Amino acid sequence: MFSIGELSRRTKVKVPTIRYYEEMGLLAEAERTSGNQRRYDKAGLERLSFIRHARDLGFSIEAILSLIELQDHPDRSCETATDIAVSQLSDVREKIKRLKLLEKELTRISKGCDGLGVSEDCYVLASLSDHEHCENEH
Amino acid sequence: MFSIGELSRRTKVKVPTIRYYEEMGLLAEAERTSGNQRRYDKAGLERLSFIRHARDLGFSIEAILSLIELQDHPDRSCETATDIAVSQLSDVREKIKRLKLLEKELTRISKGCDGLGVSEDCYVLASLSDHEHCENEH
DNA sequence: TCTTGAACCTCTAGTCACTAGAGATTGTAA
DNA sequence: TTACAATCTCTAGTGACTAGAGGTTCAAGA
Repeated sequence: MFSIGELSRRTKVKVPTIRYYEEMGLLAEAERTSGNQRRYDKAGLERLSFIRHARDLGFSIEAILSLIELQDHPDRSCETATDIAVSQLSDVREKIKRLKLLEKELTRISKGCDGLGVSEDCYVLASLSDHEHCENEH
Repeated sequence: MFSIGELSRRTKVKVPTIRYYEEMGLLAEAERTSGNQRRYDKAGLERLSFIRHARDLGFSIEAILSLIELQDHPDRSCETATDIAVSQLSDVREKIKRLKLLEKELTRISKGCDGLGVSEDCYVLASLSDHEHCENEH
């Protein structure tokens, strides 16, 4: 059994975040010492690692709650879990697509001023004022 | 002169968001009718278009505030504006990089279950539990 | 001119996933 | 025993809005 600080060190999840996860129902309520401090075991560590990994992958708290429920009731869990992962994947792909368009335009905008002496009118500001300049939708 | 609703229609920025931008100092306080309703002109429309475009490109409210200040004091504005745009660009590139790693792993995870009859242990859940499976850092 | 109802006003509170701080208590090593 | 780091709970703040309550104003049709 170890303290919340130790759990934090082992999982790289900050102490207040652990308490927050408990409050949100992602972590079961921890056992307590006689002095009311939380104590964790291997199971707690594993669950928190799971949560952290899922958060790193961009799953929302809500999605993780669903995944945890599936873990606890493993009948037919795989399909639903895959659905959640696939939907997360399409979110990520959507974001990448959008960011690439932004990258393109920001590159264009940033290059406008560079090296040239022309700074009477700022190209960056002009570009931002006028969406018509853009080469693609965003 | 037109109303906040009309401004909203023309810029595709929602009415409460326009009021929020005013409160944040992005938009100058609008003129008012005798009945206290906001009225806008072409200048207001242009500034809001600028803000919307910048927000679409992922600039923070704070960054936009800086850009607006530059617009209002155009001496040497171009360098600073370019700096802001370049920094925004590198943010975007960072995000793309990260998301691509996530895409890779989510693809791997999502494929695990597909088509196979093996659903005793869910591959999605197992993958999320164990970071060691991952092929790259994220 | 009057009436109706859509649009407007301000204010407060909620969203997500934490993060920060205050003030009090507990655990542990010297 | 003592010192002090770590823990506890609670409230409030972050960014960029969004939602809702409850009240007022505008403008078009009768």
